Amino acid sequence: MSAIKSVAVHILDVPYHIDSEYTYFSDMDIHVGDFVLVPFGKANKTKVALVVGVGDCADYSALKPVYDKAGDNLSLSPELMGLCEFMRSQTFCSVGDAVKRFVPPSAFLGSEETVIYIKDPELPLNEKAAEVFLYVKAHAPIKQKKLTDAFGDDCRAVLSGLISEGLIGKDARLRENDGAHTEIAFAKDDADTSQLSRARTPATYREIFEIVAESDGIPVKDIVDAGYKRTHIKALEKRGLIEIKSRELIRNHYENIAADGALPTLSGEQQAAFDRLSALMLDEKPHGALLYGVTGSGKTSVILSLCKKAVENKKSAVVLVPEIGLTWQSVMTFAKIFGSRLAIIHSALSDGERFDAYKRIKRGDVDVVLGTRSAIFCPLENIGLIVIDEEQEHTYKSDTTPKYYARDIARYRAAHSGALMLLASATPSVESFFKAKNGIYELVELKNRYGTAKLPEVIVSDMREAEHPADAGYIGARLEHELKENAARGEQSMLFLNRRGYNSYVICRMCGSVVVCPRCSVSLTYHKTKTGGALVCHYCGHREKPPRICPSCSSEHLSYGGFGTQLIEDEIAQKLPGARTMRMDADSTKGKFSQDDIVDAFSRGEADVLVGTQMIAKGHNFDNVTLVGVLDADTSLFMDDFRANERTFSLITQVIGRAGRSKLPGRAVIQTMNPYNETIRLASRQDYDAFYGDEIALRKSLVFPPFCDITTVTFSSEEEAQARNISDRFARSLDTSRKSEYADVPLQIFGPFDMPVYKIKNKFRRRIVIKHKNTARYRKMIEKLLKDFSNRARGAVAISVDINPTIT
DNA sequence: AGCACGCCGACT
DNA sequence: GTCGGCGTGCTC
Repeated sequence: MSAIKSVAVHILDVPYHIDSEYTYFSDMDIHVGDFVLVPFGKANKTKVALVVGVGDCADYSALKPVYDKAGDNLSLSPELMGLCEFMRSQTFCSVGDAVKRFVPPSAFLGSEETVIYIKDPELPLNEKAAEVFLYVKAHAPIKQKKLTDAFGDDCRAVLSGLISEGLIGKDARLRENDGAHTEIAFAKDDADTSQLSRARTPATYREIFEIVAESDGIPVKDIVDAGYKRTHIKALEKRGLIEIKSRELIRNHYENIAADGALPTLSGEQQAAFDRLSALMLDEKPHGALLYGVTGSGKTSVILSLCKKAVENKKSAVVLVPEIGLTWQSVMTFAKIFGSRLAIIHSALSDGERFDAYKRIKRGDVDVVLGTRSAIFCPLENIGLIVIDEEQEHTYKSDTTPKYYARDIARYRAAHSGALMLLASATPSVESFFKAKNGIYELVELKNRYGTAKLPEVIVSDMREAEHPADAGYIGARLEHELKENAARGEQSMLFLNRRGYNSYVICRMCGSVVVCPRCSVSLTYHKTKTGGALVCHYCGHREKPPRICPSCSSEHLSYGGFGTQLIEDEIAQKLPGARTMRMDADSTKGKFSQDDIVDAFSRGEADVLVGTQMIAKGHNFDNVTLVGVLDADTSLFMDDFRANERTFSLITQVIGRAGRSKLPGRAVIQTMNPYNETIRLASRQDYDAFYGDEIALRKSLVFPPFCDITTVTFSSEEEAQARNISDRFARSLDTSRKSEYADVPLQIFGPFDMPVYKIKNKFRRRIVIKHKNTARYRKMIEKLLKDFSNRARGAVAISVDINPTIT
């Protein structure tokens, strides 16, 4: 038996304030980064834990033992261990929450608890206890479930009695997932085929054997699918003609795609960008770069070429795209070049598919990973390039715990592998462009649209009352005119409106009250449905029948106001009779691939006008679209958020970029109530540099990121008084800290105040906002307060801390 | 989170 | 007199 060691672990699946190092003992061969199974708490519940330290141990009498150790193939590399700690300290999550990003959930199938014999009793036991004890002694180690089967559930008390007397003990084995398997049939080399020609042998036997013999191993399922009976196949195995082996099944939807696609030819400008980035990528030192290129300048071609270059130099690459950008088109572009050495990771993968991708990457069968935010955690080794496409998109920030920023994780991993982190965008975030301007990122520009495509002509259409009477609908005269021209020419149009549904609210003309959600403090949206219509809450999903009378004053005078994508569909039908319309929003794309279906149908020309939300603005290229309309450019402009301008600019730019992707010239009509607004004017001219100049000056004078960091501390509870109480006390404690122990940490506290949407799903929400510098000292202070309060709040109030949230 | 210990109201 | 309410504290 090898020496006893002490093993320091973090238990997974424990709440934040409980998460600290716990020490166990073991004689197994255990290393940092391994997963182990340990007993935890008064009830010694079996838990999975991550090993963070191993040391000598003189006295282990006060420690509990490690039950079991997971296979080495699951262990975390030193890089990922470091990343784990990085995430814990940056996002205030438990180690377990961080670990769950690295290891797919299906890797651990839970544990199997057993009872073991330790020693005989010195004093006689009572009848029942003696019976159970002798049974355990005879069968040890025995599964706990078998004991309860034999003696009934009430033997648990007897068991825990025997355990506390030290006569028997608990143990557990970790059940690991070895993945899906499939049966493959092989013909035996020494098969005695004469059996098959014997009398009364079914013809199907000969046929099955033929199929198997001709194949180089064929899945049993395929033979069954071809119409043969499973029992017949088994019979052949019994007779020693064929052999059935279980083989690991790894699903890879792209393995049969020939990796014979040619890399796109680069223009002079693209080639120059590629050369600079490639040099940064291959010099073995970490770098950050910003590829800033107007829409249609061919950023993807440069990215593809860089990935290829990385692979040629025995390095791997990760390419992150926003959820909405991971389309069939983009996947195929990569698959045609990297074939079976490509892995795709996104949120719609099943647990099994996710696990398969994980295993392929871990085994080194993958060179390039293309995926959404979570793909940044893939166990890829020797990373040379990490690309974040459409870098400014807020989907790169996780909105659930751990609230990590993919860009920060990318920076950490790039630093560890000496890789290049490449941010790409036509409208970079102000923070990233600031870093590029200040030499923290290498700035690489693409100034020209690729090929013959030109930026569209942009028309700002004034929608104020004087220009456009309210009863004339939501599509203005100018846009209507352009739509008609386009229809006459047989060219396609796209209308963008970031609001789904038909009407955005129902108001009572007598008392002025708006119909609100019973569980949230927001108005309900009217949706047209096959069954007549429904009022829907966009926050919690609540649905109800539209009321006949006002819920608060019972008057019958209800009006429907505000417009969404559904209403626009109707308005097009009215203004352009005969035009074929399609709608793409969260409601029309509920099915798994319906987004791709709509995109395909529209590219085939099955509609003249596509109306949609965000999702039509991003990624998709439609060659025949020559007109885009932005129906309400103002919505995103007046949100209570310092990034409102930035988001408006980016959105308008992206929408405009959809027009005129090919030889035909494009036009864009932007409808607004604020035609002289600076952001709208600059966006319509596609002048990012001027916009950035204005915005950075504003941020500097008002002290907003990148000139400071912002933390939000959010409190939510079904008990309104509790949310108030805890948030007030937190603010007071924070104030005390910064005046005493943490007097060296400069910060400014705002609030607590009720959140703009005060109630969601019956939970009342309060918030504190802190302006500060994101230092280790600052985070230490917040961590301490958070541990203290999450212990005190006891789950009655959920507290969530977010440093630099994307939406404030 | 879960479970144990501990101190006050309505039951055999 | 006890059974059980959930307030408070701990988890190697």
